[in-house]
Amino acid sequence: MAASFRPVQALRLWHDVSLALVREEEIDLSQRQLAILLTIYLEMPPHTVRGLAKRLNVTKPVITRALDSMGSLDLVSRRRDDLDRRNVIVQRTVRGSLFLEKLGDRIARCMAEIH
Amino acid sequence: MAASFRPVQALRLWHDVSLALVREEEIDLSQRQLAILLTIYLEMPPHTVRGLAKRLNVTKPVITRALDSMGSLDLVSRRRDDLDRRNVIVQRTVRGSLFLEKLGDRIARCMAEIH
DNA sequence: CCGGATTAAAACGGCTCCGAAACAATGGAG
DNA sequence: CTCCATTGTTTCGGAGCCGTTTTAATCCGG
Repeated sequence: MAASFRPVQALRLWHDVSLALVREEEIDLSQRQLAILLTIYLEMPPHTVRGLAKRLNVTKPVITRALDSMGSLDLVSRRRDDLDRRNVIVQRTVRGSLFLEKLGDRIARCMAEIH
Repeated sequence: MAASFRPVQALRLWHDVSLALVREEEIDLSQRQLAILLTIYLEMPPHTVRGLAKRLNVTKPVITRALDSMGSLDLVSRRRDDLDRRNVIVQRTVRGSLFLEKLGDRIARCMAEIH
C-alpha cells in the first residue's frame, strides 16, 4: 500500500532520487526551474508568465529567466498569444517530455526499490 | 501497493512536493545542498568531506561550501576527527533533524493525497 | 483616439555558486 | 627528522540567479 510509505521511507525516496539527479543527470536544473517545468507539464494549460509566477509565489522575472534557460535547453518553448498579444503561452517540447518521462521512471523505480 | 505508483503519479508527487517547497519553505536549499543533507542523515556515518564528495560525484569545495552555509543555518555541524586530525566529521543537529522530519511528513502526506 | 492598466522583458546591482588551482595542516614511511 | 601523500579550506575568475525598477508592447474603456 502507498499508505505504508512512512515519513522515513519518503525521505529515503527523496534522497535516492536527488542523489541520482546530482550524480548522473546531465541537465542540472534548480529547484525552482524543475518546479516550473513540472507545473507546465502536469497542470492544465495555458501557462503564462504571470500565471506561473502566481502559482509558484515568485516574481515574474524569475519565470522569464527560467523560461530563457530552459528554452535554450529545448525543454520548453514560448509563443505569443494571438488573442492577447501581451501574453506569452508556454508550450511543451519533445525533449521536455522525454526528460520528464525519464524522471518519472526513475522516481517510480526508486519507490519500487524501497518497498 | 507501491507498485501502483506509476511514473506519471511519481511525477505528480515530485511536482506537489517541489511546489510546496518553493512556495512555502523558509529554508531554501539547492538540489545539491539537500542531497548532501539527506546523505548525512540517512546514510551510515561517519561522513567526511572527501566521502561526501565521492558519494555525490562533486568536488570537495562544493561540500565545504555547502557545509558552511548549512552550518550557519544550524542544519549540520563539523568537528575534527581526533583519530586523524586531517579529517572532518560531519554531524547532525537538532534543527536538521526537525527540518528533515518535517520534509518527510510533507512527502508522505503528498503521497497519501495522490492515492 | 487617448490614457491608464496589464503583460512580459530588459537593465541593474548584489549575492551565491561553480571548478581549478593554490594553500595549510596532518599523517606516515623511511 | 624529512619528504611525500592525504585532507580540508581558501582564493580566483567566471557564470547564474535573485528582486527591484524601468522599458516596451498591447489592450481596452471612455
